[in-house]
Amino acid sequence: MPQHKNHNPACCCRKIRGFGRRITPARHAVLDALSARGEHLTAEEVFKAASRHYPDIGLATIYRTLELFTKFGMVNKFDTGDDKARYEFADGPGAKGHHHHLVCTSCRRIVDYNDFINEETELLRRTEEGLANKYGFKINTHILQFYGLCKDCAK
Amino acid sequence: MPQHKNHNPACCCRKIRGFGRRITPARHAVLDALSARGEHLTAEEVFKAASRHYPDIGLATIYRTLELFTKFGMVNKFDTGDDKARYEFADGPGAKGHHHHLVCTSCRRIVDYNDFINEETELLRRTEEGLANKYGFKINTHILQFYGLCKDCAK
DNA sequence: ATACAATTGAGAACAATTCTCAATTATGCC
DNA sequence: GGCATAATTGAGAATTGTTCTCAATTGTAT
Ligand SMILES: [Zn+2]
Ligand SMILES: [Zn+2]
Ligand SMILES: [Zn+2]
Ligand SMILES: [Zn+2]
Repeated sequence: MPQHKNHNPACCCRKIRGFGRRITPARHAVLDALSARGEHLTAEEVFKAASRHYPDIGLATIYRTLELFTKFGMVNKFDTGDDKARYEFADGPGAKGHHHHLVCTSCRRIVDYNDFINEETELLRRTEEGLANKYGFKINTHILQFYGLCKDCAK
Repeated sequence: MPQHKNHNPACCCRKIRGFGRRITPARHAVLDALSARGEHLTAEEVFKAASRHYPDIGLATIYRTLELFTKFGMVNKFDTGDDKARYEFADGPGAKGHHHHLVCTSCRRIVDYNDFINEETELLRRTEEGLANKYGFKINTHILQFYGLCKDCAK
């Protein structure tokens, strides 16, 4: 039976149900793992975290669940240049709202920043509009990331 | 012996030599493949293109060479959400200069755009500066991409 | 409680990329 | 031009992250 550890069960469950899907312990475990720390976890890391509370969970289920939640907009999937996908909680209480990332290419530390976000958002909105018109695209998302070395890694 | 097909051999060769590396037919073939079309090729596509002029080339060499050129800043490596890396000629005659991408998530068409680039560049520069100060990062690059559906794929 | 479809875990399969290693080759020096 | 030497290569094996397959289990509507 579900444990409702860290995420808001009412909200998440309602959403899952809303898409005609079932509530299962595996899905709770994944939501808990992601919402617990608000970090940017790889599938493997979600697997380890979820296994702690629900030892029978399988890695394939982790991937399937993350894919499902991403499709529902409950989770953001992104990439930071190594070749593992990362996931973060995107929606509901505990989520961080739209933001961009600052990534250390050495230790893979990821900083969520909100500085300049208003200015950025405004420019991106205008750019999006202009590109949509000029190139006939229906634009859905964007990704903006800065790469560099964090203080520790810069020596 | 090198064929100097499409890229500027003087420029590229000087650069490779400058890093203490050797000029080889395989490296020429990769440069030719990339500079020929100015497109955003996967390793497999570079392999096919390079094989046409130099049939003995191996896929491992393609990967090694692309990695090397990326390290030298002669090539940009990036990702568009499927899980193949893409490469484009970044430097020397025929290169396109710094730009951002508009990506169709259905057919993977990639548009290089330069519209708004000045405004973008200016904001990104300021953001970079602010982030570097606030979070103690030494920032090297950024990536900005818009994702959506191109005219054809939007039906 | 029952029936049915959705979901699951385990492991096999897959695809992109990297590694290993012996054979080849570009380069600097004579 | 040859020679020596270390860099580079091709082929295939190995690795890694992710997806697929399938029989067994489980959530949900009735
Ligand atoms: Zn770091
Ligand atoms: Zn984040
Ligand atoms: Zn398209
Ligand atoms: Zn481009």
